[in-house]
Amino acid sequence: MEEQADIQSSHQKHVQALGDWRRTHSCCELTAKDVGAEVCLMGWVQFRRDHGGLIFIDMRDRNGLTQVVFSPEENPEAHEQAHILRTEYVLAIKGRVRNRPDGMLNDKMHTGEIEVVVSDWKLLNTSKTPPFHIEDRVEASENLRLQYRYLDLRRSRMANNLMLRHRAAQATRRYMDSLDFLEIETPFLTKSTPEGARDFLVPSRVNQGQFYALPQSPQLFKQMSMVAGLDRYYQIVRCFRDEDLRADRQPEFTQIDVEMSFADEEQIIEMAEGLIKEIFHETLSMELNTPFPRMEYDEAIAKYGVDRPDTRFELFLTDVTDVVRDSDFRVFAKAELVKGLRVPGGAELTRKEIDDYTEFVKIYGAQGLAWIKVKENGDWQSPFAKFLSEDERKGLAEKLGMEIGDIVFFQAGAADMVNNALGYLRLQIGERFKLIDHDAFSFVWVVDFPLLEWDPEEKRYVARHHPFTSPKDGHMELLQSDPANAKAKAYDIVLNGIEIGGGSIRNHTRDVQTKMFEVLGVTDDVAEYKFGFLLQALEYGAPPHGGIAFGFDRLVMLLCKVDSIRDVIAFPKTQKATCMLTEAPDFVANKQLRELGIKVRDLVKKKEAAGKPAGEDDA
RNA sequence: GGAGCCGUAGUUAAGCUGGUUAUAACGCCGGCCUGUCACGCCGGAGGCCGUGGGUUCGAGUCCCAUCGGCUCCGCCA
Repeated sequence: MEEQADIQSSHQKHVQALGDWRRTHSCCELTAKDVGAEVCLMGWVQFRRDHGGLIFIDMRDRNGLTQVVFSPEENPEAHEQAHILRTEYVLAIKGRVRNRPDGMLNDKMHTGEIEVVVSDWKLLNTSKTPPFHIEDRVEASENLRLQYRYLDLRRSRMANNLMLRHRAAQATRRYMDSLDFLEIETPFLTKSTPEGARDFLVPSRVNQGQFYALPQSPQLFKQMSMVAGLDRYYQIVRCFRDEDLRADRQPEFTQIDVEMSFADEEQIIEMAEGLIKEIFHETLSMELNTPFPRMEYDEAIAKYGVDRPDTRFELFLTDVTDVVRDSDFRVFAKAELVKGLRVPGGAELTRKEIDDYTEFVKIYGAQGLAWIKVKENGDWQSPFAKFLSEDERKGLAEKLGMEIGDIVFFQAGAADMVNNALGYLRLQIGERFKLIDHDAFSFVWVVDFPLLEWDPEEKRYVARHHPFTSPKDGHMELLQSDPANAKAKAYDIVLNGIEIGGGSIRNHTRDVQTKMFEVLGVTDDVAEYKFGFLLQALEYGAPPHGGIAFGFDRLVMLLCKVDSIRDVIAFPKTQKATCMLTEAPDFVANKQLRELGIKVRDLVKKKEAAGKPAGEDDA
């Protein structure tokens, strides 16, 4: 290591200023038509192939690679100097574009027909040997990648992801502008309305003891923009939620947030489809067919078990509760819901695989996993079928359409658990039997969501979407008589089983909004305290309005065909919500806390435990 | 709050039922090389086996704790 540091620092003295040198091309654009041109390139050393006599350097910038050649015949001094070049050194070269010799073309490279023979060059900076190779095929641990994110982002895969993300954002702006939407910025320092996710709080220095909240979404502001008559609003905006992280969830994430006045669900869905079409055209040169199919929420739950169905493959859940209602098999008979998942050809699954699936469904609260295999001779193999009557067997076979070579998995119990467990098992089976086309983009709108959801902890109904969502026409009355069956003017757009957006038509009259709060058990006082500003706005001629928000990170993740939104976010957080580059969050000096009127218990001890220097003012 | 997987040269990994000096590839350093393209050939350096404790004559390996990364449940639209 010391040797390496020495060699790098000894090379440092060769570093030159940029001077009046200017780039003429990126490292990915020269082709045969440029032969003969005098060019100036700048970039990093990707590979060095030093033959002693000839030196080949692949120069890299964010766009790609160009081979440059240092030859003693072209400029002996420049060639001699070039022996110092190492991986990730930064250089500028001037030279002439020429064809590569016959048989020396590299068809793996975009610039593989040509090379640049160097007449003059400058070392712009040296580099330590990077902790991992800046190359797509070298898989560094994510730990290390996040620690050296600035190196990770040099890799073409990551640079390409971010460039695609940029193009998706630009396509969005162009499209929204073409439809007369205004890009309006809403505040980041706003009021905490603890409904839904946990807020990030920001202490106020000017108003000690009081806190701003970072917005979970600009929901209230975009609605008030509609009251303001701004008519059509959009924003590509950061949102914040202080909840635990997942591969597709970061504490700060980006939404394409849209709201429009005088519009119903159809207009918003049409606008949204146009946007998605435009983004796919711009980023993947793909022409999508619209309109996208729609599915009622109830159907999604019935057939897929989840409200974000992966419609890339056909494999459905079947409700068999009625068939086994009076069965001697108690587990089935007493269950709220019994469902089967028939897997054609599934009888080939081994005992080990079935055991693994049994473990898998336990994650979702299942006690076990019942199954029936249909053998070659038509007999059933099953640990539990002996408890079933002849009628029940016949009923199951018929309802599920069981055929030779199938396996059927069953789940019985509370409805949510059954749907969840079999819904996720369905995805596992889809992978196992290669039913999923990983190149497909399968969209579906899930519509007619329930307006409310029973919260067993709070023992009251809560808004499924948010409390400003409008009931479907004619469902207003159900709020009192049958709240569980009231449907909302809400819609989610699902792509390959991932929710990429959702929205609703809002309540635009004070009357309806008030009734909504009544059903939710929100008293007038509380409603006034939390949302008074919105309720008041509704009293001043609010137009009918609604909107939608897309999870931009998730959308780009799917466009890039990666499994984590961290791969499409330049500087993401770890699962513990820390930044490995800057080591945020971190302790702050007591002086800062005093200014805010905040005291943290055992601050000095905590700092010491974390190995942080206690500040001078901590004594 | 909970479950699981992972942590060994710079990197990616191997290291079996505990047993001499911890392997390999790539990278790095030195030398040679005028058509390579992940150049090649010869030589070399490089390790607190995440950290702390325990069991043992003996621990990379077994046990406990702890830190960090990832996946998931809860949570979150």
